Amino acid sequence: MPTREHAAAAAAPARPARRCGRSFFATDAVTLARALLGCTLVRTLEDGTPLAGTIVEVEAYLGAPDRASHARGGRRTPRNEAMYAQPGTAYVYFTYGMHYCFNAVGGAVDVPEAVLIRALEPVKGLERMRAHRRAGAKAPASIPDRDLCRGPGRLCQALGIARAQCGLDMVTSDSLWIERPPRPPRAAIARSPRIGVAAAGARWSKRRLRFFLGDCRYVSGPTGR
DNA sequence: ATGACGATTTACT
DNA sequence: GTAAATCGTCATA
Repeated sequence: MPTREHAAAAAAPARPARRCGRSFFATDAVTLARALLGCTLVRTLEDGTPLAGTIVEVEAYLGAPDRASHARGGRRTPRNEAMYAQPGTAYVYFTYGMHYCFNAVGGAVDVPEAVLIRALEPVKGLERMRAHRRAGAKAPASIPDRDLCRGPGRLCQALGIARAQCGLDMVTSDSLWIERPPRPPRAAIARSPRIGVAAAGARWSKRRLRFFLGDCRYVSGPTGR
């Protein structure tokens, strides 16, 4: 005899656990960067409002040897401490006196590999995202959906990611995590040099450590065509 | 204590 | 295309 519980279980859509776990993050920055494309970044606001977007553009930062990384030369300071935490930690930093940037930490404890999330295709909570963007000190006159999360500073503003989110463990947090896509992204993964790192010198600024979904209109910067 | 500098965004020519 | 905005962080002294 089927019990009520059995019936409920059968009726519910088989929904596999999609949240990325520790092992997803515990790898080198390039592997993690590629794996993150097509994943969903999920943010739950303090009032319970869910926001979400598909990751479409990322950059890998390779740690101590990478002259463009905050951890270059093994630098370890109060600001970048989260880069040395366990894989799956969020590293958020403030820059240019007005913007935050969000990274997913990879590597291992004391190994500062990280992936900068540069752009999302907004999926859920667009109007709340727009309200966040409009509340900014220097908000543009109007904000099309395409510009909600196109750029590292913009997506942090749209999702309400700031200092308080730095150091969060995205494997266990109930306010910030990443989910695997139901199926791998259809678009091919394109690559290019990273953006805004010219000061790191030619050797590192020219390496193609930026990855993005080709043919995606939500990507910031040059799409190579 | 001080100064140079951003893993950016926006507005304007 | 160029330039301004704006302030925490870090290296130097």
